[in-house]
Amino acid sequence: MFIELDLQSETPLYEQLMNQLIEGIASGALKPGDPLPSVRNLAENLGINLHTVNKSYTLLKQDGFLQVHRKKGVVVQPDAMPGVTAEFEAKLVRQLRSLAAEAAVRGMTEEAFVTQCRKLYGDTIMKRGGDGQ
Amino acid sequence: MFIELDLQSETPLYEQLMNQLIEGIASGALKPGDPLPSVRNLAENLGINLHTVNKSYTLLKQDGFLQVHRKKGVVVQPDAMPGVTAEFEAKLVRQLRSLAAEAAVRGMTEEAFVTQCRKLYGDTIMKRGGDGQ
DNA sequence: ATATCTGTTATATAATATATATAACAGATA
DNA sequence: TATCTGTTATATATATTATATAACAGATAT
Repeated sequence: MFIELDLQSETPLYEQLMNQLIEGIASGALKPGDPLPSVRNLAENLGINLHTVNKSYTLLKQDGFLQVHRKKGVVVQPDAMPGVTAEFEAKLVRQLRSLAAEAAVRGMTEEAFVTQCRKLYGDTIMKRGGDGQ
Repeated sequence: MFIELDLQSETPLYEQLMNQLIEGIASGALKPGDPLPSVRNLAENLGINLHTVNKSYTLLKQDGFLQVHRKKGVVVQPDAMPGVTAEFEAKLVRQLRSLAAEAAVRGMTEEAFVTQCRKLYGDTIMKRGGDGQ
């Protein structure tokens, strides 16, 4: 798992980290049951604060993507991943609607937009079933 | 143009307003050259501050979606709408990648995801060419 | 001309979000 | 015992968001 944070980005660090961890799970780089670095360790490696990493872990735990074993520490959800909840569906619709509208106004055709969507889905899960790098 | 702001949402008011104006242009409810309410008027109608509306207008103007005529006030871009810039392309990829990854992890198939993308594109521009309500 | 409306700018304030810093706690581990 | 774990508490600094009040110059209508 290579994690790269953009300190210049307007996207909060804890959110960038959450996204990259989910992308790691999607790609197979992070498999169910895999241990994650401790909050202190990862924070030091990324050059950020312990609490920023802890916030990402805590939110991902609340969403069901991570679990905390008193023994093993933080691990990728070993059982069933969370499904398509109403909350996620709402977020998906809200964000896709904004992106689709702007794409349309900018002259992007439906096919170009849909093709881009399909490509990005395919890219993120390309490694699934492989050895996870 | 019906604009509804969610005061509970974590999405900033000025961003909600920007999104809905772009969606209005995409749907055809707002046509090139159409006048927009004054910042004071719209602010009062929405029950928010003048500067919040002004921020939305200013950002949309910077992006090329709106123009300010010293005479006509603020109007929808009457000439060519902005195209698919490198900046928009980057935003599109960044946001779609995060959404696609989470959708995949939650068990949403590529077809279900792509279908949702196509549907939302179609919905927003459905009214194009019509009388724009 | 007077009054009113326009976008725009300046200044100030309050609330919230983000990120860091330091410290401590209980449970697990070597 | 010493060290590591996630977790919680407290404090601070900065940036973002939203509001409030005021003023300016250009345009419009009475």
